[in-house]
Amino acid sequence: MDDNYEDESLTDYEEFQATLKTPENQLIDITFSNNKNDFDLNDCTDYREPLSNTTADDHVQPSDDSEEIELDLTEWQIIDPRSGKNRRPRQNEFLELLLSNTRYTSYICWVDKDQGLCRILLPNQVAALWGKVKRRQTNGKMTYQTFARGLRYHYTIGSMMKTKKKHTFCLKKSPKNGSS
DNA sequence: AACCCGGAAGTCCG
DNA sequence: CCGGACTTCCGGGT
Repeated sequence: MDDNYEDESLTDYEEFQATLKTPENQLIDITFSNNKNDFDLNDCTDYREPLSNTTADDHVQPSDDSEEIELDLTEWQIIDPRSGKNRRPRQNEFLELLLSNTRYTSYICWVDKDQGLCRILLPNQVAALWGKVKRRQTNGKMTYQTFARGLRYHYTIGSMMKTKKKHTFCLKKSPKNGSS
């Protein structure tokens, strides 16, 4: 069955012709002979290597997801109930401020607002932001580890409650509507 | 491995 | 100088 197939294909490849376009829209004539591998790039005088060096990487991808939000320190002040003076937030106050700030909806969200339950969506960004906002300045950079340890301190002083859930914390109800 | 937990000691700042 | 609020380090648990 395959006997005459070979002969047929041979004749098919004879003198096959094609017209190609270069990137400059120049026309090139190409002729295939019997030999399938006869096509020669040297016939295309205008052939060039594709340019690859210039536009390798022009913009740096943010390795961490999400774009940066510009810091506005006026958003991070609270009026001390005791002294009436302005000051930087404590860590639990920072969380409340963060939750109520519509610019940071990608950072944190309520799980159950009535319970004070919230979940941090971008732990590293939140920690870094705390590092900039906090009153007490230190040398090291604020990591989520350190940030979370600070939050745990609030369990013992009673301003927050444990959750055991990943990136999830519970704020004590703010002193709003407790009257009846 | 990435979290969570809390003890212990150190630091900043009002 | 004191003390509150973390910060830093860490060993242990899930």
